[in-house]
Amino acid sequence: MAISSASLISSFSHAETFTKPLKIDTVNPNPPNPILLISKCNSERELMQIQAYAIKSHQEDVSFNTKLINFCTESPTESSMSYARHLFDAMSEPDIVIFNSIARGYSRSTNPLEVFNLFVEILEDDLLPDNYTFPSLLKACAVAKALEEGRQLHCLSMKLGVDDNVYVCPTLINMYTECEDVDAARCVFDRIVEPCVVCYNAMITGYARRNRPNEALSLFREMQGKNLKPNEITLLSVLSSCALLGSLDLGKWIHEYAKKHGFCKYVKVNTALIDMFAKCGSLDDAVSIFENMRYKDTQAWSAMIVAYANHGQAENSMLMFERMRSENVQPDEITFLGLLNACSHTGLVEEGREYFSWMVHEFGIVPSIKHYGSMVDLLGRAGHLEDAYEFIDKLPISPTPMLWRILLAACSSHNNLELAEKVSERILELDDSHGGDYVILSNLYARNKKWEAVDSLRKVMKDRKAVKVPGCSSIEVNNVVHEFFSGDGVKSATTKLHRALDEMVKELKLAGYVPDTSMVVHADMGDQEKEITLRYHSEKLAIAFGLLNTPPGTTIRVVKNLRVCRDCHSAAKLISLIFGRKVVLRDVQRFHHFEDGKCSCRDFW
DNA sequence: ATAGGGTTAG
Repeated sequence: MAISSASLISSFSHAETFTKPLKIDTVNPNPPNPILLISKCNSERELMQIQAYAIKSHQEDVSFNTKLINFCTESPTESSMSYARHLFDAMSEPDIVIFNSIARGYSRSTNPLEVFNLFVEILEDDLLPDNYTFPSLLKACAVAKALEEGRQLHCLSMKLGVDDNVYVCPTLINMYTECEDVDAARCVFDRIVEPCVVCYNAMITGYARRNRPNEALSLFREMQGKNLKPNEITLLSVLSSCALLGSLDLGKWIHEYAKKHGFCKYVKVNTALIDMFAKCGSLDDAVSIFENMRYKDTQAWSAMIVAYANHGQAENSMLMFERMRSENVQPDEITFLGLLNACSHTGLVEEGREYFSWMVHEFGIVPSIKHYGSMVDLLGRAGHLEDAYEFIDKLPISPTPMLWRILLAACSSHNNLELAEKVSERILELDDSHGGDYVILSNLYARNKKWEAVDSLRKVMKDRKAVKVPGCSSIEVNNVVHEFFSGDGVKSATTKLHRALDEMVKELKLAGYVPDTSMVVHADMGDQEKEITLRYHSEKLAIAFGLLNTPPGTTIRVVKNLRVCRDCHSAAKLISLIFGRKVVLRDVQRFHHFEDGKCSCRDFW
């Protein structure tokens, strides 16, 4: 069928911006085949020329259009997809194979959900979806986090009996986990009679990405029990689970496994190893993996930059960036996120500003909300609180509660109650369900002895049913990860661990430790009570557990789910001195290395 | 034509 050139041009939104014409040798006695020309095509304008040429030379037919559609959907842009769609609409007898090609394009485009308009049309035309239709559509739901559409597709796939197909099954699992319904994903997984490696991988990855590393690891063990061979993709997710848990022993074991089974040739596996070692507190191992890589891509460099940033070694992050540039590896948005974090963790305000401007102007990277967040942190933490406030106010996007939250944390560490109140108002306008916000403000009131304000804020918090995530610290001893929650044992401290903790605090006090009870919020508590609350903070419990259960001299590695508390930070410094132990504490945003009474963060955090 | 490393929020 013929397509008018007017409709062709209008299908490309930027058609007029292409100027360089393609040379097609039409005088040749054997004119080139339009299908072969497509593969040499570099721009949309050239594509249009080829199309016009095909029409003119009467060589356009169904197979030509199919090729053209496949070409358009290969690396989808808004206009190439709209052109593909146009070609599809013009077909007198479109089949499901061509639809699948378009659906695949949509699933990788910026507006994946648009595929559903076309999907509804083909269903009305009684075109039957097949095994290959569902993965694309489900992928679109996963990208767009469209759980409802995903569920409907799941039902439809069951009706058509393709839900247990090897291609459909993993994408169903992936769709549910990406849409944050991990339990639905698990239901799909559990219904599979004999799950293959890909299904295991989909489920393990889902758990890892949704921050459920224990379940990911338990599936990994189950898989090995069944004699299913993990592949490099399994290892990526398992390593990322080790990183989440801070489980260095298991991570080392996986490293050995990878070496033994030849998985270390994969760049991605090495990058995951760097990330795992860094997040488990062993920066040296991360560096050694990195330096032994023959080929390092953007992600590998970024992983190392982020690793140094999280360990408070901004100089090394910046050095890595220089090396990366000298080896002509292109940085991306995460590389810069790492650099900005490196600067904010060490108070390098000017350097941070420079990287930000460099990123935008030299590399054309559009700042994301995370870059803005890092800038707010950079300014706020360095004490430029008003600048940070102004920075948020002037953003081209409307600020999220998270941006204000970062500033609130900075107000808290600089004890600026006035601005903290102003910022809290901005947060609560947007989201009043986040318990942590009330706690920070109320701690500030407590520090400034405004007890009525503490009480009334606590009451508001209770009325709104805002819940604070409890502090939790974990430590791995002999391959077992032990978790401690803040306040464990406050009411009845009877175990060996609590006695050890009491002993520990006694020795700390002899060395000059004074419990900092100023931020313990309960106004009605006596000093003694406040001190006990503080003593049973999760990080102290975990460290005491480490002292008790590991040989003298061993490094104690603790992972905390929130930011480390001020009192625990000063206690940890003394512990490293008195007990002659290195303590590596990973908190929600960075590492603290305690040694000989000092911390690697130089008390800037 | 299925699963995918570095970010994920103070």
